[in-house]
Amino acid sequence: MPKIVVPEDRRTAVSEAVVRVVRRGGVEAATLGNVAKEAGLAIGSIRHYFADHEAMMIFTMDQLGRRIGERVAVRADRLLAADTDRRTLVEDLLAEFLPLDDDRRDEAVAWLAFTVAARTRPAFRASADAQHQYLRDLITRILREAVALGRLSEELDLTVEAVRLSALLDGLTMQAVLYPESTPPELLRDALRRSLP
Amino acid sequence: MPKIVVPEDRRTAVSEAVVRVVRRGGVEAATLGNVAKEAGLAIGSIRHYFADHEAMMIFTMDQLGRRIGERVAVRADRLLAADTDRRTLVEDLLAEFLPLDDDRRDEAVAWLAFTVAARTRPAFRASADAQHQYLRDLITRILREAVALGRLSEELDLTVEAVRLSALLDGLTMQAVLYPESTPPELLRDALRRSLP
DNA sequence: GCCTTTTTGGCACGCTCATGCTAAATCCAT
DNA sequence: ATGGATTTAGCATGAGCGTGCCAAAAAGGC
Repeated sequence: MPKIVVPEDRRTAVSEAVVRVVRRGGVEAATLGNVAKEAGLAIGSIRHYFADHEAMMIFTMDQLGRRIGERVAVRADRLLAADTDRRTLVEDLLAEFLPLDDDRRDEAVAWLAFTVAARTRPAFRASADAQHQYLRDLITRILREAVALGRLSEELDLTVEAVRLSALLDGLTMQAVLYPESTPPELLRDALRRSLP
Repeated sequence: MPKIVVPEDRRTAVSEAVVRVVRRGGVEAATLGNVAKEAGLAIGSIRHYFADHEAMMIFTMDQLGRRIGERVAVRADRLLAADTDRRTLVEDLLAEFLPLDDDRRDEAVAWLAFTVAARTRPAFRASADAQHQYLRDLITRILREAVALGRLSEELDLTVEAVRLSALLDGLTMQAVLYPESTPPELLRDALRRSLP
C-alpha cells in the first residue's frame, strides 16, 4: 500500500498561503506561482490538489467564510445561554466580525478582496452571498430576541435595523482594512458600541 | 494650422469608458483593448492621450472622486445657507454619497473597485486617501456645527461619531453595490435616517 | 528491498496584455 | 487645394499567466 495522506490538510495549507498572498497583493496576485512560493511548494504540487486555479480560489474563500462563521458561532452559543450581561455579549458577538487584532485584520483584508471580486466573478458569488445573508440573519435573530425580552421597543423596524448594523460592520471593517492608520481597534469598538440600539 | 482639439475632453470621454468597463468587469477588466472598444476608439488613440495604462487609470480615479466631491459640494453650500429644516439637509447631504439611483450606483461600483485596488496599488492611494479624508472631515465639520448650534450634546465624541457615520455610508454603499437585490434605495435611506445622532 | 501509488518537478503551448516603433489617415487654417 | 501637425491604426516584442502532458522522485506497507 502507498503513502497515506490527508489531502484536506494540504489543501488547507495551500489556501492559507492564498490568504497571505491576497492580503499582501490582492486577488490578482494569487497566481499559482506566487501561491506556490508562499506555501513553499512547487506549482505542480498545488495543481495536484486542485483541479483548477479557480477551484483553489473557491476553496480558499469557502474556508475563509467558514472560519469566520465558526468563530462567531462560539460566541453565539454563549449568547443563547446568557446568564451574564446580555448587552456586553451582543457587543462582543458583533465585535467578533471586526478586525480588532492582526489575525482578524488579515482575514478581513482577504475577505474584502474576495467579496469585491465576487461582484464580477460568478464562481465567488455563492460564498459571498451566503456570508452576507448569514450576518444579516444573525443580527435580525438577536434583535428579535431582544424585542421578545422587552429590551427593545416593538416599534423598531428590524429589517432596517439589521441593514444598519450589518452595514456598519462592513463599513468599519472596510475602513480598518483600507485606512488602518486612521482607524485603530479602539475606535472600531467605540463606534460599534455607540451604534447599538 | 492643424486640427484644434481639447485633449481634456478626449481624456474625459476615455475615463468615462473606463468607469463603464470597471463597473461591468472590475478593475482588471479595464485593459486598453476593452476600454478602446467601449469608447469606440482604437487602442492607438487612447495611447495618444495617456502616457501609460496607469496614467489612464489614475486620471479616471481622480475624476471620479472629483465628480462625487463636486456633487456633494453643491449640497454642502446649501447647508451652510440653511434657512429650511437643517436636519433634512444633513440627511440629504450624506445621502448624496449613497447610490440611490442608477447613476450614483454605477459610480459607487467603480469607486469601490478602485479603492479596494488602491490598497495594493500605490498609484491609487492618493486619490483614495483624499476622498476618505474629505468625507470624514465633512462629517466632523457638520457635527461640530450642530454642537455649536446646541442641537447636539457637547458630550458627544465627534471623532467616534464621524467614524461611525462615514463607516455607515461606506457599508451601505458596499452592500448596495455587492447585494443590490437585498438593499433597495429606500432601505439605504431608512438606515441612514435611523443612524443620525 | 520491492512495487504501487502519491507527490513533485519541468517543459511547451496558447492566450492576453502593455508597450515601442512606424506608417497611414485625418483635419483645418491658410 | 495644400501643408504640417494631430490623430489613428497596425505590427512586433516580451512578459506573465493557466494548463495539458509526461516523467522523475519519494514514500511506506508488503
